[in-house]
Amino acid sequence: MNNEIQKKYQKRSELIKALAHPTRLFIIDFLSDGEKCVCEIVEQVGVDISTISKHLLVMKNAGLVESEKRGLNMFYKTTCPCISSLFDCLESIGKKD
Amino acid sequence: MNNEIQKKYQKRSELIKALAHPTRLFIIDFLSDGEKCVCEIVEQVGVDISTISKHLLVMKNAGLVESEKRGLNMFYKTTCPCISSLFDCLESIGKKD
DNA sequence: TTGGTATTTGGCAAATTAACCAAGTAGGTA
DNA sequence: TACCTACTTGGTTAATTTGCCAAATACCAA
Repeated sequence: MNNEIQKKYQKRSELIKALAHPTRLFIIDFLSDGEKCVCEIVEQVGVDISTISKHLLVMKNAGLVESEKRGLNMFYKTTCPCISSLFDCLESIGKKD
Repeated sequence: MNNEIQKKYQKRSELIKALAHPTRLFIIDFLSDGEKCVCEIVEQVGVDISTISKHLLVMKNAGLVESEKRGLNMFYKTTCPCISSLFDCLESIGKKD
């Protein structure tokens, strides 16, 4: 793999890595019906808020979610509606077991 | 997240993790025009054959590729044609930067 | 200003992942 | 059999990821 090609797949893998965690996948699904604040996510997932905050940062850096602060709350929403169709593909692979 | 939900996203993330490496993504693309033996992949990627073999094992365990031995060679091919459309989705997210 | 709630950041320990080398296995050929 | 090629597996080390706690920051209200 030359440098150019390497860079292409590096970038692609960074995006995929940002999805590659059960909690982050859950959050993506949870955000699919509209924006949520961090505390709502924490309530659903049930881990430390600092852990959720870091997962959200990973996804934000990858461009998977966006955030907006209103008052005390930080609201997160997904950036890409195509993500759910991506999961449909993944499910179809998974079903082969 | 209850146990049931946890399990669902766990499984989904295992599949995604199996994709989440530049070398593995390259291999998936390389296999898209037909099966290849391990040495052909090694030649393209340029890392140790044992490293490639382990990447292929990861993808095989996840159900992303299948293998068949013929003579001295082990041939690998992808199991899911929908993977390339998945990448189209990912590219469209990536372009937002 | 003082205090309270929501979130992020820093730091650390445990777990996971990745790359290489060396050794083992499988199949083909002399 | 003995040897060669193709691949896999074991083992080690380095790097990355994850989760928690504690501390810092941001905003709001009394």
